[in-house]
Amino acid sequence: MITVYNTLGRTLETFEPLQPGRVGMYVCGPTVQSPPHIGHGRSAVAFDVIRRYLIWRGLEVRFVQNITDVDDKIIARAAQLDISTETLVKDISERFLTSYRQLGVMDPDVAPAATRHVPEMIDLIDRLTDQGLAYPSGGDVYFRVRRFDGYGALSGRKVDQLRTGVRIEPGIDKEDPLDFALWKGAKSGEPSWPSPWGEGRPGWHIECSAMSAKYLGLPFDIHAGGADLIFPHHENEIAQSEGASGGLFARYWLHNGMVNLGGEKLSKSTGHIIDLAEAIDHYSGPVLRLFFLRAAYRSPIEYSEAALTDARAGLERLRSFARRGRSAGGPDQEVLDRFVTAMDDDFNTSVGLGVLFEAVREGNTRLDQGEEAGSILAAVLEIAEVLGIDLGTGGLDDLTRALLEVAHRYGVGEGSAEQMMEQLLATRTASRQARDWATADAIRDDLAQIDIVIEDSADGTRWYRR
RNA sequence: GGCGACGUGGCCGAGUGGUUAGGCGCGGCUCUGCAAAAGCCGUCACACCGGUUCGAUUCCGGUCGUCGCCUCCA
Repeated sequence: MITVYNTLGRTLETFEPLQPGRVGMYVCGPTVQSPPHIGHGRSAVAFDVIRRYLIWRGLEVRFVQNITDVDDKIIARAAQLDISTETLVKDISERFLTSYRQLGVMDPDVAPAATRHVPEMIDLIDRLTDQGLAYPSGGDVYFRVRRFDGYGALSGRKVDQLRTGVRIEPGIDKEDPLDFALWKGAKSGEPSWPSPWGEGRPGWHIECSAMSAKYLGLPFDIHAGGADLIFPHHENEIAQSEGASGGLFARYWLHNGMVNLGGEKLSKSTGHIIDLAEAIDHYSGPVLRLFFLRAAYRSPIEYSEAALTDARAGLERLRSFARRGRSAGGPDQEVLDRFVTAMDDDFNTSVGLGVLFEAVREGNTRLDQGEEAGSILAAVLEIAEVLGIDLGTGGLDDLTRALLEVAHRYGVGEGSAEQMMEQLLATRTASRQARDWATADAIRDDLAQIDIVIEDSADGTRWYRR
């Protein structure tokens, strides 16, 4: 039995998909205005793990993540760079995709872009105006917040206690400062689409309402995103979708915790960010992923050098065990059961990792005692797969030239990287048997120079890339 | 000002009314040509003050502190 913490109601609930065996999942994707930061990475990993886990538990998951490719900031940034919004959007979208893949995040089943769903949004806005829940005003269209009864249910806010003053944009003709834009009339030079209200572009929230309904139907099971989206974004989505349909929008609302830096939330607008691509370059995708997974997805986490170094050491421990033996037979069921218990509890990856590390210790102990650990290893590999943690350490192909140089030093002929590696290890073993420690250590040191680590053990010499 | 989350051992980070989370680090030991890896032992904590209870880190109240949202934001 899987339980999830539902922001709507703020309780732990049993997870039961609307249609048995099938899950519809919508995750709010990025506004592709500037390259991804660490926070985007965390959110992506959090929901990727949930998706993988649900699939592993036998559910068929349809995973939709939108791309917001039109908004004020995209327009402003493109102008600033003197490029078209299309060029900017394409460039940034690719960066997101690349970084996400490096983190081991599976591609969405559907990745709808807002600009390709304008007719659907216009249709939705139309229905809202028909019902009196929205009104046109000077080329814009606004949602009447006070007209929608359930407003505030998700975020726990009451309409009257919102800080209304801050929300008034000068020169905008709203009936009520709380009202938010569904459609914005175009200013000259901006990307725009024809509509019953004139040329313009959609407001931010409406795309999610339109696209989630299109690709998942209503209601759907899981709607997810960063905790900073709860208000107003998700609240507004609910108002739009439920206002138009009269029925339920999404059943379970999941929100990941923020990534902090120096005690403060990362934020685009303040420039207080850690670039995701840079962090991946510095630590690697799997290290970052493990860092994210160590904490429960709802807890805020603190990005720090120490925490990342810590995660790197932990990953090395997992990989080191994966290198030791061969998996054999089926995975150890008891280990898997404990993992399931951990993850069924609101996808508690922190405890799940605890199970994984305990299994590693058990496996290592068995191997140390000359016992079989194949089923433990199989379980470890399976869990790592579900968590999306890559335990492989990569091939040697890109090191062929460097290896050739080392090979020459010890009279090993040219060949493929693997062949040269094999020959070098054979040479070293011969040196060790001849008690020629100087040569043996020199080979090890030279390989270490090109980031290939040598470890001697009772059952032979292993190597891996650092 | 309103709403919400949280304060755990050297660090990160789960969790629980009475029993070992886990990882990293540090010290010691075993194994080992050395190194590494691995195993074992040690480092046994729950902001503060009250209350409930046979018993609270875990429940209730208060204090202090940190963070998030209320504005674009994963």
